Amino acid sequence: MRLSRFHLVTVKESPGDAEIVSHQLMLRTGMIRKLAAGIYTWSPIGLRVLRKVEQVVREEMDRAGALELLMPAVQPRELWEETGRWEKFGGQLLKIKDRKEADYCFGPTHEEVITDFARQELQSYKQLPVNFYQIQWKFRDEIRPRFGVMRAREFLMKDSYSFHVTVEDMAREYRNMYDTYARIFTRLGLSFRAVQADSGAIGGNVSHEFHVLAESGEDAIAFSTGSEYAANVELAEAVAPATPRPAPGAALATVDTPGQKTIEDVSKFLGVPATQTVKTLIVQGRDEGSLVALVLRGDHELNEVKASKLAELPGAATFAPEGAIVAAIGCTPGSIGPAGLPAAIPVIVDRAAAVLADFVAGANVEGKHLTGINWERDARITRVADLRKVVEGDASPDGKGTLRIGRGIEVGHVFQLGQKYAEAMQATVLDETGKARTPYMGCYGVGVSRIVAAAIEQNFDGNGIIWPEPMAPWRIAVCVINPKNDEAVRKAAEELHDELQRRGVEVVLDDRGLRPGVMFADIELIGVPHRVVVSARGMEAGTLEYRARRATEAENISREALFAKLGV
RNA sequence: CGGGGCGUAGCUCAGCCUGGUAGAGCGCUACCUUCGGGAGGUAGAAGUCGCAGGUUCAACUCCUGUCGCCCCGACCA
Repeated sequence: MRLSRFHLVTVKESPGDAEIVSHQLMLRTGMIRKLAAGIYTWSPIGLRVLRKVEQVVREEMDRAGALELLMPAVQPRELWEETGRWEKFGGQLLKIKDRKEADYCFGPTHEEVITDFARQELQSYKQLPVNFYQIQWKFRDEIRPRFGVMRAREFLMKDSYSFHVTVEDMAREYRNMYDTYARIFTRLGLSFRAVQADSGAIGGNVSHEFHVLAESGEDAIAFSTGSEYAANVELAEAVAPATPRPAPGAALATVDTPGQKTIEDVSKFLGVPATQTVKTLIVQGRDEGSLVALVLRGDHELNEVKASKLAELPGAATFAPEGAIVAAIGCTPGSIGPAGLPAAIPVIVDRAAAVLADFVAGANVEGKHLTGINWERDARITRVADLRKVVEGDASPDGKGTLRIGRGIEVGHVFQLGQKYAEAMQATVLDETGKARTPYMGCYGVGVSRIVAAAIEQNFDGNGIIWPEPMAPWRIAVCVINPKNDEAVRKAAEELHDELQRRGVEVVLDDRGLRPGVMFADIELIGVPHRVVVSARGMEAGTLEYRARRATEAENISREALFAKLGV
């Protein structure tokens, strides 16, 4: 490729509304241009990168035995009525009408269409298992699209759907896809983690998300230093402390703590570490007007997802209004503690708080706290539960290593769907006894366009993008110094470009004749992994100047050494 | 959906408070000089100031409405 014939438009300044580095760099390199909120044009250079990702995904899916097909982007309402999702999908579903006023939507996902395809195509168990995939543009009318193609409304996705006679076979394919995804992200040169995800409304089903690790990630994930364990922070289990609760050593005593409301205030005032205190949160119980006390160690935070799943709560953790607390307990939230709570209030204690002895908490009297509190002796425990958010340094739930908290960008999701869609849409196959059976399904998604942004978040420096080689628009750039004034140099560069191309290297020749500084800045900005400079100076010495994108210094090498570096 | 902000040249922005008929830098075009890390000069093209009303002798500027975009939150997964 000759850059003089390519459309490359770069800019020095990035638009003020681009917040994260991938968005800024994709705009500065001209990879994408916004048409409307969350809707982008992919320019020739952007598309080159997108196609690279797409190709890796396609190769690995093919290798895993999946079959590519292509489903319509526009889907009729009737299909969505069958699964109830025309209404349930909510505002993310972009609904459109045709000239006859008939309802359609622009596909945000394709469970309905594939299940419709399956019920027509699949008649016999002999056709199973089968895994269909497509790489296609989806549209989800996000409430707040942001960060460029990271969270766009229109985005390129690889989605696949597998069909199985048995649950066991569904699980086998799930594992196959899990491994395939790991291969895809490894090949793309990304640092990632497979993370346990919420099984959601369909209980018991298994689900994993694949996250690219990056500071700017929208999801917090907890992962073990000593094993493969990783989970969404909301789901990560905080295991019970290994050490048992010590025996009581101190007598219960009341102390005046005027105006000391927060744990920080109280621990500073009394000179007691926050880890020796507990906080008591009063939330609304399942029955109208009832209250429940949730007790956590002073330095821990409530995990609302875990709390909302407690049987004593109405399905959500909602703090009780102050008035109700004063009426039931006799003091405001700053002075509440587990000792001496009314018998009607269940006391659910977090695992870490339950092993404390001689601890400090509110006295349930305004402006007073108790010291030397001990469970059973001074305060009742209705039951112990996992209530808190995990923190850095917690033991990993699988017993290996400790947890670290990081941020991730979700680029893949694998899910065992079970029979939900096949049942709703009456898809069946005949088994070996001639009986109709409802197949089990799995579904698996990869955010192809999001991967491009995620890769940049993980690979950039002050000069621009540093593409992992498999995603780079070109593998090497041949830069010519002063091609206009020096015919011999220009010819030599073209010859080198042609030779690299003959050897199967994706090469771009920067023959635009720009000043060297501008040319180098552009080539670095667009993240080409290798660069070689052809100049009069080099020709005299009989060497080429080579520099890897991540290197700080260039080196003078022979033509053969260059080919060796590229492995050609 | 609630709160906040912004729409002025291809891009980044100033001008608006205090009304008098539009500017800078970058980019773009031509020419000259320059030519190994975002060169210098000369000349030039380019904006119905998001849109629609209103106030006024006069509106980019003030008022009302509207559309678009961005941020925070809630919502959704």
